[in-house]
Amino acid sequence: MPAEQHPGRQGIRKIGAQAERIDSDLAAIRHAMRKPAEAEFAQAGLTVPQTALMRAVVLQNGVSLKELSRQLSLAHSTVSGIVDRLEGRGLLVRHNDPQDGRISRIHPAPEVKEFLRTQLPALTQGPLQAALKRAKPRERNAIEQTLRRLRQLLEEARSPAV
Amino acid sequence: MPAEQHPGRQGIRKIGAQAERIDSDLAAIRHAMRKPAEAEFAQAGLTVPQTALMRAVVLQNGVSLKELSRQLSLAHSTVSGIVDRLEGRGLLVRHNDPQDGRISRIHPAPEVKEFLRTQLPALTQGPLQAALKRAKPRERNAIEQTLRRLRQLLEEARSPAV
DNA sequence: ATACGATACGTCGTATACGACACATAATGA
DNA sequence: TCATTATGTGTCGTATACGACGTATCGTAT
Repeated sequence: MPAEQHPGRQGIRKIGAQAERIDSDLAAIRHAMRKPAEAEFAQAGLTVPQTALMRAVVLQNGVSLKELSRQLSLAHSTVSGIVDRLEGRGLLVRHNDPQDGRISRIHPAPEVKEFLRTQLPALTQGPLQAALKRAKPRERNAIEQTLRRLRQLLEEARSPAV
Repeated sequence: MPAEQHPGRQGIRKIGAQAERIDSDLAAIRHAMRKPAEAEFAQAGLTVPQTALMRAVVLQNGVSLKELSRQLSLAHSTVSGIVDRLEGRGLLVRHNDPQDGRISRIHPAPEVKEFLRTQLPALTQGPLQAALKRAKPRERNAIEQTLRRLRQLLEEARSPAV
């Protein structure tokens, strides 16, 4: 039997307790980031996911649903629903791709386009960015590195080195 | 127009870009943690939030809704809905507190109680714990420290020393 | 004792969020 | 050519998730 995994002699129990604490922190982080922090675009009546989606659409005119789904790490059906509501409000439009009939390309509505392009720098991340400003540069980098690593660890699960 | 020859100090723009990357990572982490990773209790038909709630209820028999809401970092209405469904399945029961009529104390259903108490160690966090096992102890600690710090930074915003 | 604010919970409407399924279109192979 | 497979969306059912509102109960001041 080869050498065991990384946990080594630090037992599973300890990792379990640590996982609970981390899970709790992640939940709190999610919760805190849900509110647009009274940001300027909350006044426009947009939720956080709607804002993120609008942002992506404005930056990448004519992006496909699949691509949006990938970028936002959301299921395509979820993105489809968000697009539905924004389209219903007249903030977005769907166009069929002339080359590939399967794809529906998503564009900002003409009126909104100009407005958003000028406003974009202002309506950034909100609570997260505010939090980062409170941190020291060293801390900011630690946060970014660590989250990337955790993401990597979680996504490694998919392909367990078959 | 002399573009940015010398960025000078690290301005808001840089933090904004960093915030975007972190936001993207957080979304991916959330996404990856949503799936119980084909864990043992997925077979029981429980979602991740339901599992977390059951876990809390089993460990703290007769916990109140408010307390659950606090521990899970969820709105009380959300917790109420989850309890509704679990109660509908016969996994939980609500009892009125005899001391304080406002409080409804939540207990595991008698049959489930015994079963879960023995199974609890096995059905832990799932994807998160699996990911942590893949990390070195040093990395695990870094993740915990960093997430706690980010949570703290985010929660500092709420109460400006009222 | 009674009024009144605070607290705990339930309910409602809406917006995510997912997987499963259906369908149209594209790409491939026989 | 034409069947088969793969891909991109849309839709449906269900489960979160929240804020707003209503209601019952508790604590407290009058």
